[in-house]
Order: sequence, then C-alpha cells, then structure tokens
Amino acid sequence: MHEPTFLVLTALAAQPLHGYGLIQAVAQLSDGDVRLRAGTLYGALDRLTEQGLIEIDHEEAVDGRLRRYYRLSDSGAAALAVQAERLQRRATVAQSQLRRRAVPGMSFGARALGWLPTGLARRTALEVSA
Amino acid sequence: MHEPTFLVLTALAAQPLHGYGLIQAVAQLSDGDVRLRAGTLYGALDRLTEQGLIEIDHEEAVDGRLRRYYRLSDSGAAALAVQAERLQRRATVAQSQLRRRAVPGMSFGARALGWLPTGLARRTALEVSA
DNA sequence: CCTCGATAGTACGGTTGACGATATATTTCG
DNA sequence: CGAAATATATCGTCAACCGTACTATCGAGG
Repeated sequence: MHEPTFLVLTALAAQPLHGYGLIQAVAQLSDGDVRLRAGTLYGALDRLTEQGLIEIDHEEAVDGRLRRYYRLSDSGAAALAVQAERLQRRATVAQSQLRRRAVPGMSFGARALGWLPTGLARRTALEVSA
Repeated sequence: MHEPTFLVLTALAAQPLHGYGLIQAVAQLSDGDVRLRAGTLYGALDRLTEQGLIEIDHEEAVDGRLRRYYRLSDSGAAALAVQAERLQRRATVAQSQLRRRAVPGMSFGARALGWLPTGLARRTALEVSA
C-alpha cells in the first residue's frame, strides 16, 4: 500500500468524509507534505471501494452538487491497523540499522556477524584478517 | 519511496552488501514478508546509484562470478533517516485516528474528552456547551 | 553421472498505482 | 464581473515493482 492510499484510510478512520474533505484531511494529517490530486484520490477511492476497504456512507445533493461520503469498513480498519504496525516496524528497524552505521569505534566483527549469509561471513572474516 | 527501496537502504545502512546478500538481508529485516525479486532489486540498485543514495563499494570475482558490493552514501543515510521518521509519524497518526473510531457506544463528549486531564476537560466541556 | 538447490547477476515484458493536466459546474467574496 | 474555493471526473503518462526466464558455478544427493 502506498502513502496516498494509506492516508486516505487514515483520514476515514475517524469519520466519513467526501472527496474534497479528504484532500484537506490528508494534507492536515501529513503535516502538509501530501497534497492529493484529484486523479490520485478518485482512483484510490474506486480501488478501495472495489477491495471492500471503504464503503459509500451516503450521498448528499447540496445546491445541485453531489457530495459522496465514504466510510472505513471493518476490514478497512483492520487493514489500516496492520499496515500501521508494519510501518512502525520498518521505521524501527531502519533506525536501528542506522545506529550500527554511525559508531566508528565498533569492531567490524561485532557489527556484521549474526545475520550475514553463511559462508560470506567466513570469507569476509578471512579477508579482514588477511 | 516504496517499501522494497526503503528496505534496500535499510540493509545497506549497517554494511556494504552485494545483490544476493541484499535479497537475504531484506527478507530477514522484514521478518520474511518482503522477498525481493531480481527485477526489483537490480532496478532499485541502478536507480539509487543514479540518485546518489548508494555507491559501488567494490567488485569481487569469486569463482568466476562477479560480486558487486554497494554501500550507503552519506546522502543515502540522511534520506533513510528522514524516511524512517516519516513512517513513524504516519504510523502514529493512523493509530491515533483508529482509536477515535473504535468505540461505538461512546458519546461525542466522552470520545473527545476521554483522554484529557480533568481540569482541561472541564474547560473544553464549557466551550462545547457554549 | 546427473539433477537439484543455493549462489549470483542480467534482461524483458506486464501491471499497478500515483501523478499532472484538464474539463465541468456552482457558490462566495471582493 | 472575475477570481478563488468547492466538488467530481477522465485521460495519458510514468515510476516502481513483479514474474519469469536465461546464464553460470558449485556441492549434495539420488
């Protein structure tokens, strides 16, 4: 799932919204760094509806203009929760890897071993000692 | 930036790796749920090199097979850090939005004020009644 | 001996999803 | 009267990812 899609679900988690409202909600929730384009939004809305992650809540005609409100379905809420946890894990892992990088006084062996492909670890150790 | 790309940078943050090593490192770092395909990997590697986020560390010929090691550049490390923070924020926002949703029997006031310190909650309640 | 799986890289075609541009229509405000 | 905000929709394009297949070496097992 990409960022725009994720943010659409995030916005709909709190309450039903219509297209234009979503554009603003997403901008707000992302601190202004994701500004949904119409093409992205309505594409995502159609796709998510088809996937059953969101549903049409109701339609309203205000002054001849249609407002179509979407709401998050139960399976959409579940999907969002799973996805949020996933992002959390990815962020944590990346930060922990970055910490391994910075520290200059750390020995290579202590840093690298443990998850290196077998054989490669042995080879590398030999290279270092050579 | 998509997940595979993000995980490639994450894997390279700790130490230089070659293509095949990256496939395994990414699988491990993602708890097995992202298994990079050759097409994805080498496409990403070329793209990231062009963008200056990674660099070729060195090349090795082992048994007639080429091993090309890549390392994370300084700007790549910066980009990864920024991206990781971004994911963290997205995850947090999504989880907070989901919390607002769940409880259906909760009144508006109780939902909105539930987490506020008592004194502040009374203030807000007055504002609402006004 | 020969196949299978792991290691290692390259090439190509297809699909998805996001994006920019554009069209349309109404209300509100200066 | 025109600009900006509100509101939905469509089109073509492109980046990124995916599957698959091809090349190649090596060790293990049948």
